[in-house]
Amino acid sequence: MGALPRESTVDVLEKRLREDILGGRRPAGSYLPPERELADEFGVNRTTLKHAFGRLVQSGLLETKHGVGTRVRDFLRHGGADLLPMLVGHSPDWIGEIFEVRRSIGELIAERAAARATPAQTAELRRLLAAVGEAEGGEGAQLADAEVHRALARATGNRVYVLLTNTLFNAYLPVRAALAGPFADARTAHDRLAPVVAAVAAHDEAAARAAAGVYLSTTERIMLDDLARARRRRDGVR
Amino acid sequence: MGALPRESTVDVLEKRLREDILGGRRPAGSYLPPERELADEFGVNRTTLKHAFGRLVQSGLLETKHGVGTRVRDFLRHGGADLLPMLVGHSPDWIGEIFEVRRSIGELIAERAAARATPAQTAELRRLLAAVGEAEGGEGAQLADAEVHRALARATGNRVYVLLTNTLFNAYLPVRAALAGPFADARTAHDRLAPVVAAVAAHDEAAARAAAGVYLSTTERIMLDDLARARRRRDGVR
DNA sequence: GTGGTCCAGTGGCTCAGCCACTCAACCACT
DNA sequence: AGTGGTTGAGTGGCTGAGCCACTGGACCAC
Repeated sequence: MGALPRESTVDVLEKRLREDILGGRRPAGSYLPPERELADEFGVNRTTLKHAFGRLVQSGLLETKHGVGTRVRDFLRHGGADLLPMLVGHSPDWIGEIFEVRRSIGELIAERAAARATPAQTAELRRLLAAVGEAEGGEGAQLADAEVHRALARATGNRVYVLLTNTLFNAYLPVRAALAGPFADARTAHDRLAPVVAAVAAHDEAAARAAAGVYLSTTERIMLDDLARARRRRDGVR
Repeated sequence: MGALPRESTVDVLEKRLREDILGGRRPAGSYLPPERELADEFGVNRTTLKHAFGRLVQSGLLETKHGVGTRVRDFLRHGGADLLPMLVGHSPDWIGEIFEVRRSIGELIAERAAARATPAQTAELRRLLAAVGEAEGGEGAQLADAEVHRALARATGNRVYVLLTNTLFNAYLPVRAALAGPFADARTAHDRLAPVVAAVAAHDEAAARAAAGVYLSTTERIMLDDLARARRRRDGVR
């Protein structure tokens, strides 16, 4: 894989500010100190701080007004789904809620894909499914699995589902390694996913929805168990 | 309302670059000119350009690598649902696809809300619904309507639905004024939405899903008609 | 070939400073 | 008193110049 990107100053700064906000140490509605002052506190240049501010503004966590100041926003009120990755990293409560939505939307996507997939798309689905079974190692199977889900989203013919799928995948990113359980054995992963692809290829909407439901709840259970185990282990060490 | 925010240099720059990318003038995979050069082209400072870059990177439209350059990414591959507002502004095709997803997810939310809403939440829903009927003017009814949908999302007990609702609302923002049709008469808007709230309050999941489906497809039809009419009018003038 | 070194080109970050905007206090006039 | 204009301190927006850190290809010594 390679290409591990170092963390830049702005990355660190952004993370720090974000933690302060999500952790409630900078309550919604309150004003941050002036940029000059805050930059001094963090020991960075004002320009650098502004780059971090820019990102948080775009995320919907901050709001700056020229001549007035920078205020913390209520992210549950204004924030979009792109906040999920940082929320997952900040508090584990979110992952369960994401799973529930993933399941509902996954069923929806499978149903729509069954209704509308073109022959070329079903062929691609079969090809990508086969790649899951032949993947090397758990990480390979996990990535191959993700490709199948992307293709399913494309097969709905609705690009919004593609973007939603991206958003949900991004949400898993911070904990991806901990969620590799369902993909430990490539063959098993393949067999679990196969019914979904088969039902979509057969244009059987109800079966596709049902198969997706089974697939998602099965993998979900394994992942949540893994997370719970990891948490127990970590707490035991403490 | 007030508070019209002027467009800053960075805003303009971001918009310009985004249009170039979404319009295909900067194809995915291609490298942008070096920052120093591009800043000269636009007649802005390199720091300012970097602020615009920062936003586009966060959106998933660009990717910068230290020592190498800045490359355009394939947003359908990497972009999240937060791209929707800019996509709607760029091409009208998206709005139909968004409507379809809004309808499916809206049904889902109504069903879940019916299953899980607390007494306090149903009371709030009734209060917000009443506010729709009493709103002044189309814009007021539209905003009040949005508040009901936010409350429905909260009533699912799953905060991811809240964020998804925000994302979809944000997607409408660029064309909000053109979609005020269903809310021209506050009383009608109220009566159309009432069955959804009633079914949720009665904890009748199936009825809530059905009522939401009716509500969403009705308002959707009105909005799409309005858009088509506006387009015809505009094209007629041309 | 193989490995190491160098260097031009790129983005990351800093610095000092001016500009533009907001708001509240104040003042002048009615 | 009330109204409306002015001012100034404080804030974020933006600039220009410059150094640092990283990458990758060209080149060289072996």
